[in-house]
Amino acid sequence: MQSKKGSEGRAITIYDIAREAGVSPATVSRVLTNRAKVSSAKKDEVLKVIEKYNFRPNTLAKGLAETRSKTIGVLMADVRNPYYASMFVSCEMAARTEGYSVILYNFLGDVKLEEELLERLFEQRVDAIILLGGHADELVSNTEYAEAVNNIMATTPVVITGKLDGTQCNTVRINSVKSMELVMEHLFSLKHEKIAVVGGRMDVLSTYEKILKYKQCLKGRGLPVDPELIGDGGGYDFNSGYRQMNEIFEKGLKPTAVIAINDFAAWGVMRSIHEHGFEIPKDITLIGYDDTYMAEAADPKLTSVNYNYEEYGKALVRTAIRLVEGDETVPRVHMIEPSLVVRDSSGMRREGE
Amino acid sequence: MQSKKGSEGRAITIYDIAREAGVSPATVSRVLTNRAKVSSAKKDEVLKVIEKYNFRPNTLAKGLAETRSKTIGVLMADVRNPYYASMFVSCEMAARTEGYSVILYNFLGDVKLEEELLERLFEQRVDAIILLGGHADELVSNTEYAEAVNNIMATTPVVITGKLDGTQCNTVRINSVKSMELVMEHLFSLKHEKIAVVGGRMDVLSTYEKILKYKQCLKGRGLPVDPELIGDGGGYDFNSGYRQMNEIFEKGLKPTAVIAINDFAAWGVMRSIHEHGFEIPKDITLIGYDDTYMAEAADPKLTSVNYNYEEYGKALVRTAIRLVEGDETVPRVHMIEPSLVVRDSSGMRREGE
DNA sequence: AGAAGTTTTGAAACCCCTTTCTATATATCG
DNA sequence: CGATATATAGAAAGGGGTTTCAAAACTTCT
Repeated sequence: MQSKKGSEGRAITIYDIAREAGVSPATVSRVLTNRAKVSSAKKDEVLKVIEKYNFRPNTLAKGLAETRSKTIGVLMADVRNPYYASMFVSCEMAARTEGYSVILYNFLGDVKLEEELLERLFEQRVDAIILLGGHADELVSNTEYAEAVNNIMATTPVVITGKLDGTQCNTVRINSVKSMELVMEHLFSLKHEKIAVVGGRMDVLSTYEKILKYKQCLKGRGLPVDPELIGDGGGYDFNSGYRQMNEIFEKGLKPTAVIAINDFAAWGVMRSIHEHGFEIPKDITLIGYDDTYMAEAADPKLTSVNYNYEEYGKALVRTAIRLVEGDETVPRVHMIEPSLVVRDSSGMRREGE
Repeated sequence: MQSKKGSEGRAITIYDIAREAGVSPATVSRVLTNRAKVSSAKKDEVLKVIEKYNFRPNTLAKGLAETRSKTIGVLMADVRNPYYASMFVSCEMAARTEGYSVILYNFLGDVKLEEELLERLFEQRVDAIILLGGHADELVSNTEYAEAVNNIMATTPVVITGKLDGTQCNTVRINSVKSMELVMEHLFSLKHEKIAVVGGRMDVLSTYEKILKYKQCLKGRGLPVDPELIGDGGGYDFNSGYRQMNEIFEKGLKPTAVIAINDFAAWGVMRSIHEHGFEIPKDITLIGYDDTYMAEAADPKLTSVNYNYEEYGKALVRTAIRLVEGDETVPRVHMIEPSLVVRDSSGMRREGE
């Protein structure tokens, strides 16, 4: 018995249920949505028939009638990146709990595609859009993109993880400043003073904030800021970490601790360190960000900044849904507090270094 | 000018467009769908008005009228697994090209959830369902699950990557037998004879097929099959590879080559090998499967079996869409041919080992 | 020019559910 | 017990497209 095929191959509808239960379609609808009282006699009868045919209301019709699709669109850079994958899974779980499903689009670093897919999600009439990464995480907002988002926001809530100047987007973001503070305090407690930062791009908000705090922390300790120890023009993958760490070594520098902008880059850093004959954490302490499975699986296990993905995804989705429901009290900015997970890649600075 | 907000906040519909263009809604629809001839005069006028209001037809209404949602549901184990993430990205791209969007559900290894989400996708009336991993990849099919799939297939095509006995699911799968043959030939050409297989579970179809072929290849060369060299009761993650490789070493065995069931497990194997003081590929050759970014980023770079994800995803999606469109000529089984990407983890067996 | 055939167009039904508005049935009260 | 208040149920009007069917507008041909 399928809900979609009736006796003549047609789908079963609430009309069929109504007829068989001897009530009106309106009553069936009321039973289904549970939004109005129905006498228990009729209700039982309707439920019996629904059960008999394993009837499920047509999502499309329901969405049309209610002018909402119970669908959230997520636009991200690349779900193959473990950070984004983790974010997605927690968003999906949170959305599912609330009765929403999630459409996922990856723009794969293609700026043109990013805008196109945003437009597409909008046209598809998802109830809300969540932007992970991309333009909405950049330090200097792209005006054109911001305008596109503004247009969309007239009808569809947009939630981001960074900032987008010129828009009133709600944002759920990580306290990057705090995250760097945690890392620096940790390193200072291990007596490190010559600390490199590797990977990332300064035009990305979170990276910018981290680097700023990194410098502040050094200055706060009366330590010098060596620009040579700050990797430049990198990215967030293995090669960025690998290449930039190599460059630092090639300059003849040898930090006692390295902060990688994420676990992926840390992996590259790790390789560079090994190739240069050093050991972690004996010679160099290494810290990552994002606390993906890579941190746990690295050799040695990597100290990393954790964001509590479950909480993060839930906050994003909850914010989106509350906006869909017209809740005016949603805070414009929701900060996720990071924590530091100390593992084997952290070590005390050795004497005389 | 947004398509959703009219002058009174109401959404613009084809009726509005029709009125302003001086034609009937039917004509607007014809222009929009391009499924029937419209005189170029009227067509131009309609397009002009559409352009003016940046009108986009309501997806829900369209779907309802056409009784299809232009949405494909993908159910997978866990998108945080790079293999699945790669599969998803290629499916998403292929679907997008065809005008479909993709709803993604992860069941995270939870059998109960897997069935629940399958049901949910069905009830949501996605046009087709693609199952990646899970029950549909198992050697011995779960009868209950197969029955659920059968019910669904009465109205919604289901495409899988393994097999599901008792159903007529179309399948797009990797030629696992061939993939093992490639690996074994490669290892034989490097003079290896003492070859271990690590990770994976024998109740998974592809793993089963690989192990079978592994044994066949050894026998074909007149080499002994040592059950101690076949990891048992493992999985597909870092720890499975790590633990099983440790066990092999603990038994006092020392293979000259190791085949890991996937790159993730290979990573664990790599760590175990290093911890036991051996070098790759000098002492031990290591081969992975799936050719994820891990293979490229590993140290040393990992030889791995590649599946051409783009082709794979495209085949899955194309199959699904052709079934949706009622194409009877879709082959029931579509094999994806693997290739071996040789990298630095492959080395010649040393003399006397 | 008029008959016959071919296109193009519009009216209306349909896809399937929700919801408002009204009518009926029941409960409450003086 | 009749009058008013309250529950419950149904009819019908959306929600916004597509499509069938029949009428209207052109072509073509004799």
